Amino acid sequence: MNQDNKFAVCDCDVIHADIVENVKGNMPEDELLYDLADFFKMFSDSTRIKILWALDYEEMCVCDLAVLLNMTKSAISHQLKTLRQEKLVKNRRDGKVTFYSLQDEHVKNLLEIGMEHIEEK
Amino acid sequence: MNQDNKFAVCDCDVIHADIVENVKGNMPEDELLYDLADFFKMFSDSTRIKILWALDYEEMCVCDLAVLLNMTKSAISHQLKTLRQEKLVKNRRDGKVTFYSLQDEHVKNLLEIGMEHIEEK
DNA sequence: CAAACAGTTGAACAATTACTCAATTGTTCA
DNA sequence: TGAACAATTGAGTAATTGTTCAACTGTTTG
Repeated sequence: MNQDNKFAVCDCDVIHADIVENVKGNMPEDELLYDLADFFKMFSDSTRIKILWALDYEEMCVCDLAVLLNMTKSAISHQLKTLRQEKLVKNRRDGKVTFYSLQDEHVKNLLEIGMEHIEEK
Repeated sequence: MNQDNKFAVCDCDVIHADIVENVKGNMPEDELLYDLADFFKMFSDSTRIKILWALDYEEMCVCDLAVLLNMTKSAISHQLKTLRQEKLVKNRRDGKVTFYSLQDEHVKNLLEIGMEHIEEK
């Protein structure tokens, strides 16, 4: 174990080696944790939360969302792109208009858990 | 309604005014949505996710976390401070050592929902 | 075909953020 | 008391990110 920590960046001794080893064994792969962070990043901005909240209510086009949030179509479109990349929303085109809707059934659930935390604080 | 949108930043006409009005009526206060975003921000960084994951397993001190994540105590301490401010972790002091543990029972639940989304992608 | 409009895109900019580094606090213990 | 060490803190820095702006694509309709 000393060898494991030979090149450690950390500037301290191991205090509870047994605990550290146990947790290390159960920790998911780094790549998975990055993906998790990217997923939650989608909820870390109030604009995106508003978009998700709105789409949970009903499918909407970019113009509707721009009016609702009093923002430019461009700003909304950029956010929708990242939400699409994270597979949180999907779109369908009907003539000139592109309708966006939720692609993940967890969204409402997550927002509610978040709300609970806020209220308890 | 025209008056409401008189000073609108958005560069387009209202397409589905009825939907927009309905959603606008149901949308939570801005301040609440900012708080929600701040809450989810805690999960939007892989370092913080690792810390939360580890603490979900067992309470740990700053040194343990630094060794586990191969980071400096300082970096860990900074992150623990923000997690404390958002009431996601709490600490207790025992001599020289400060033990951190989860303060919110939703953490595991949230991480699991996140995992589900990743797997479905 | 051309005007009108929904939507997208990329570059630029300002704000935020995660980590480093050095200094400091607080506790133990010899 | 003073050395040792866990932990915190604030300033500084590099990287990331949300929005703006201007140009562009794609579809409809006169």
